[in-house]
Amino acid sequence: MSRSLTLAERVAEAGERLTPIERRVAALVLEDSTVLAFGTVAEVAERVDASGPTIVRFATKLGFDGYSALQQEARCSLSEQLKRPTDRIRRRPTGDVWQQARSSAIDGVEAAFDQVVPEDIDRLAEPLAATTGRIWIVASENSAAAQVLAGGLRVLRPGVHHLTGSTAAIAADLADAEAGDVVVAIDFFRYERAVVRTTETLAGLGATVLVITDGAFSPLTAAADVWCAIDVPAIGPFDSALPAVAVVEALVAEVAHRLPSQATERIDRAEALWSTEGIFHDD
Amino acid sequence: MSRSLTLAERVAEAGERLTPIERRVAALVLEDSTVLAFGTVAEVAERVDASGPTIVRFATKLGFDGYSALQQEARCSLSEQLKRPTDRIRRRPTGDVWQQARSSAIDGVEAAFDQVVPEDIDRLAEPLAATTGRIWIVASENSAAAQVLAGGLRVLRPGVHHLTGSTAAIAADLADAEAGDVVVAIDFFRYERAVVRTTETLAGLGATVLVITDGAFSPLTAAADVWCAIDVPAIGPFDSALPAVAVVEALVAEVAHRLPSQATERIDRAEALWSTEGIFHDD
DNA sequence: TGCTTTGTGTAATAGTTGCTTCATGTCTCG
DNA sequence: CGAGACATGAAGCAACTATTACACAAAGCA
Repeated sequence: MSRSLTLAERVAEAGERLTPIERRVAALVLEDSTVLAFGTVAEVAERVDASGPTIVRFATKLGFDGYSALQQEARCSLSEQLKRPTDRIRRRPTGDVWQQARSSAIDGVEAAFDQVVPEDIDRLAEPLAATTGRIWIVASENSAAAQVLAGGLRVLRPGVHHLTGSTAAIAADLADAEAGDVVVAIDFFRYERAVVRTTETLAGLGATVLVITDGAFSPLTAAADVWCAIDVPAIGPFDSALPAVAVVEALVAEVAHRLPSQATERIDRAEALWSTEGIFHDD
Repeated sequence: MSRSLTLAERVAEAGERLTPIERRVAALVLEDSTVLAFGTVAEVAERVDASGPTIVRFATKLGFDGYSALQQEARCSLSEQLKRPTDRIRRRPTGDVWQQARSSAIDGVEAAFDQVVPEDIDRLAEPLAATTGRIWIVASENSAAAQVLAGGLRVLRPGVHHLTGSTAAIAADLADAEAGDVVVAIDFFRYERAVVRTTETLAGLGATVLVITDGAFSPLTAAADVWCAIDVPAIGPFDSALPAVAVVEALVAEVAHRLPSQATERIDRAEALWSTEGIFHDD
């Protein structure tokens, strides 16, 4: 490899071999790179409540000759960082794709928060928090927003069904639907027939229909009790899921805000279950 | 006077009273402020071909107590210079749930695009575009980013496998894995054991491992050939998937950029299939 | 020429520096 | 319970630090 490793990479490489105190050192120097560039061994040691030798050992464990070598590396990378901002503008050709993706993403999210006003979120969140029936989430198969919504609501309350996969399976699920249920339909241009039909079916059963789509011409709005529209920008050749995910996350936060006790209780129980099941990497 | 003078101002103020050698010192430190921040008296002295005391006298003539005071001033101004572009990320959101969600979302996406530089995307996109083997996407069950990545890559090229669901099903899928394949692992704090294990297994089979996670301490980085870190902000009681989705969408765009002919061809064929199958709402 | 004044370097000093060695404590595993 | 591996801090050391005091040299002025 031509270029030398960055500090974060060296920390990652040392990985498991780092002791608890050394991890504190790593966390400190990754958060604030100036402490290494400017500080002495004694100063770093005091910041993490350790002794000098611990800092030196940390440096050698990262592959440096000693603290001095580590410090010089930190100073070099800091100098680089100072020079960067100017030539960051005129970058390599791939930077075009990158810059375009960056501005599309940020603009798209900002636009979404401009289009969907707090009143919209209120009207969407209210049925989701209040209903005692089931919640059906209808969207195209790989809708990231639907997944975020389903995952979030499932933690907050029971009875959340994410309709996905084959139409046959959807039909079977739908057998349980009844009036008083709430439907959240999420779909955008080239509206999928299955999403539209399922939403219409559930509307016909008397469910409250909430719709997140991309404009008044969407076939979903016809069946909607409450709907909101967000523009979908392109990132490269694809539609961006970002604005929809942003709105859905805000919606989930609002629903959680309306179900404070119930939500925290459920979260705690889920957390306890996950821990005993050993879901996570650290005990 | 509220703020202390900058170095240039102090040099100007000292003005005529500076001796010839001291002027050389002034010229050097104004041209490259890092020599003061990082260097010792002896180093600065050598750079201008003078002796130590001359440097110290220069510092006192500028109004400092000694070289140490001058150096601290240089370090402070350098720190300021470093913080400026990024400190807007750290501002604490205030206000209601909606405003908090809004600023968390936008700040999180911006921060993600600051943390993951174009070089990172290059290194991640290259194997995804170049490999002739399979692509395995490993993430927790409801990772929106993984879904976006899988959905995007599946359109661009064949052999994309999104590992999700029960561990038994994963194990069955893994039977096909071999050296030359590419793994993309996406997971964040409270790293799921299944994700870590699956990634390690695939790494052991000789696959190239790309990792998107939240820092050098992630257990995923140990097995990674290439990794990038993004911070995960909270939206309400949940972690936000937004930054990860943003990065993944940019990554997909970059891969598409590298596979122009192959990608458009596949997209056209898929489009034709969807139409004949009547997937979409309008004929 | 003498006598300051000014600019500079040399030498000495007290304090720090990073680093090594060694001893203490704290786990783990048989 | 005890043996070993391990993480950590205390003490000490050689090298270096900034700073000071002093010596020397050149220039200005009488």
